Amino acid sequence: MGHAMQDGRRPGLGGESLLYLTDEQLRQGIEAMFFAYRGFTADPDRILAEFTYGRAHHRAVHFINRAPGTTVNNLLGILGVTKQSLNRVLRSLIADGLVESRVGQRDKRERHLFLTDAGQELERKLSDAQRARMRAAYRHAGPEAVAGFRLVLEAMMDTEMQRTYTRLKESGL
Amino acid sequence: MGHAMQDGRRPGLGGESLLYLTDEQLRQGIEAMFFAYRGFTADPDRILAEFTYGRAHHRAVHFINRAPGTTVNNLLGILGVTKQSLNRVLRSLIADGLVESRVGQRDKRERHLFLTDAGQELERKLSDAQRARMRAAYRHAGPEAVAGFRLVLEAMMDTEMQRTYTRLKESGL
DNA sequence: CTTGGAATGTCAACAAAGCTGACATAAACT
DNA sequence: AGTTTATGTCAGCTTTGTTGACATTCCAAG
Repeated sequence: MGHAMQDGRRPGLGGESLLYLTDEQLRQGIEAMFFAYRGFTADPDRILAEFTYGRAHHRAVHFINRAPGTTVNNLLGILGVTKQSLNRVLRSLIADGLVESRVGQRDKRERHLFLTDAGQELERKLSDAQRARMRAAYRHAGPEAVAGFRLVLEAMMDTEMQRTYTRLKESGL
Repeated sequence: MGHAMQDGRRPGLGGESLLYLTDEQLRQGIEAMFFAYRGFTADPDRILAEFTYGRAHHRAVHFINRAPGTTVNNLLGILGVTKQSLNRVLRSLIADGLVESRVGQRDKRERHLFLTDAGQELERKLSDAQRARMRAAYRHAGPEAVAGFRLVLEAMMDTEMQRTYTRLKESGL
């Protein structure tokens, strides 16, 4: 959004503007997304394997770090899984002392989630690895490519996820 | 890697080309990738649910369509799973008459995989849905953004996946 | 030609992480 | 009060990843 309309659809190089919607181009985008997501998760996966944790744990730890004190229900909205599925992951993280669950004061049905020091350490390890790859990709592609990357990703989300994403993004300032 | 409040670059608006490597920007990219991938798979997932199939079946069908006659072993290299895992998926697709497995003539250990008519119909259904979303995102973001999107994704892949991706991409012309 | 090793694929059993259903507890609403 | 709604937990099933054991086929060395 920040990147207002400098111009309409200016073709990049050599008439790209005419063929970027062919099925072939779209299929390449689909496959790029598939292979890139593998790279995106590869480094954290390696770290998690040492702990007998999986991606589900990573996601939980990431968003608890992002929004400390969040409730289970709130986290469900972000992660898009069932509460039963999340519960299993949280139970093991709590048992291992990475996450703390505090009963709500205002509403005792709620559990507020926090990372312990050990949890923060794991989170930093995971996000350092993931950011390193993202940084390398960004550097390699350059700032304009990054802006385009973000634009396309945002347009690919469901509208509800767009709102969740934007809310998180703006809370981080 | 700390998050230093260091740099004179202010987060937020303006001067995007200077701050694209801050931890905050990288984290936004990570979250964008997470939420976008959910959107990316959402439409096929809905279709697959009608068939009691999952994403594993989608991936197999996609790449068999992309490279008809491919062997199981070749497919493994593309999908990045174990042969045992792929085998289960193939078995059900073959049992349901969506995939045909022919013993190799030159090498009888190999099985060459093809989509049946029913398999092609499912593939088209799935890829139509996925392309529609990709097309909408591309249209919304514009051709320059698409070029950037592709650049960043390619830089995010492991080098081996890059080669696989490129080989597939060029075979499609 | 035979034989031993490498390559290919299948079968079995297990683990991670999604799902639905049933349920306990706390809050909210008549 | 008592019913309904919201939140979270426990139990069991499914998909899809994993490793291990094995059958078949090919190929190359003896």
